[in-house]
Amino acid sequence: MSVRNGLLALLGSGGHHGYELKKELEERTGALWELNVGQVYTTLSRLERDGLVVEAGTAPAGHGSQDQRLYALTDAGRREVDGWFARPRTRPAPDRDELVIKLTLAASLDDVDLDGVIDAQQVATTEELQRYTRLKAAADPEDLARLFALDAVIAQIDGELRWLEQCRQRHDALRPKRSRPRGAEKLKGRR
Amino acid sequence: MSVRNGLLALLGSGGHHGYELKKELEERTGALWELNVGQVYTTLSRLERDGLVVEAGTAPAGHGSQDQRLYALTDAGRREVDGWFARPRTRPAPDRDELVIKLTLAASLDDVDLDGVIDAQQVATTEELQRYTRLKAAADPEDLARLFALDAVIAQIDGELRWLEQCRQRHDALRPKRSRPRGAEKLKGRR
DNA sequence: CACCGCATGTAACGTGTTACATGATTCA
DNA sequence: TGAATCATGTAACACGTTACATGCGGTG
Repeated sequence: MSVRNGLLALLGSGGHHGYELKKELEERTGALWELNVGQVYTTLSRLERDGLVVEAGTAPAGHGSQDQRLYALTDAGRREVDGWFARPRTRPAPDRDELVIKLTLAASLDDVDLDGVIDAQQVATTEELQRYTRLKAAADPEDLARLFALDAVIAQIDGELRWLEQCRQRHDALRPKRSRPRGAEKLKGRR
Repeated sequence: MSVRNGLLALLGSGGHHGYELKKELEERTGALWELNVGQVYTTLSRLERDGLVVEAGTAPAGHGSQDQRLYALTDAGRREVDGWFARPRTRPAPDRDELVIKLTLAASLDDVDLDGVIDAQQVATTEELQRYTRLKAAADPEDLARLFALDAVIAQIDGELRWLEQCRQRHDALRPKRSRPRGAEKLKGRR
């Protein structure tokens, strides 16, 4: 839904063509991910099919190749965009988050080493945090979109780390006392 | 990928049939979402097609209806499960998060009221936080899966709230000074 | 000449999701 | 009798994603 809504929102401000939409969407959302151009065209045709968008003439390409095919919002499309911005995003169902599924299953299956899974994930997540923190430090302080996006990723990662720690503690707390390894760090780290 | 991997993980511990897998997956991941049974069967057939799972006989149904069709992991399936638990979940590409896209676009489009969007989202997100906090308070303290899952949702929501606040502040900071409403609190809080 | 950027699109496939159809048993 | 539970499955579609094909014009 995200790409779809993003394109609709961009089309809200004047005529655009596919190739441009790709660039705009990437830049205006912080340039953290690359959008496959093909998807723009597929999505545009789906939007057209659904009556949210119409072709509104063509324009000669600036310096090369084919004419640009311009698209514009229909009334229904305009309503859709307005609604999207007006309505808050409600967590549809507590996300079928892959990590949550993985950890909860690891906790409930006998033959899976929950501590190992948590360890591995903490290492990986910590690395990600560092990566994005560096990106944020290097970001143009005027580029609001990029800062928003990086803040979001960092907040998510941060939450993930706190959650992982919480899981470890809950798990420790429920572990039968006789096998609680107090200071037995030597046993950890295999997998 | 989540349902697929979840089913594989469950199949790692002995024979199961479709209907049971649905129940197990829901319960063992905290029962926060409901899985459409149909999806279990579709996914199972896809897993079979991919050689990760085979049918391993049938069993008479406990008290009703058709025989249960039991499924088991193949060697390849076993490898897949092990790999899934061993490999940390790497953030594929900084999520095409709908909310991030919405806010960054709202920030870059002239005819969208960024403050309004943030306001609305903060209200909605705060309500969600309360909802899940209540659920957590009511949860069985023995039900590790449910606690894990609820902690995760709450951590995500928490991060979202902090992020929203950050966005508001960044936006305020960049707003041209003449229109910065200083102490004009009376204007806030509507909607 | 080869490559890159601009520009359009199609084909094919993946997972997720809903709606629907079927049928037997148990229980109120 | 009717409803709920157990049990299996199909059809159809949504969106996202990649890989591929095509073609022009400018640059090194």
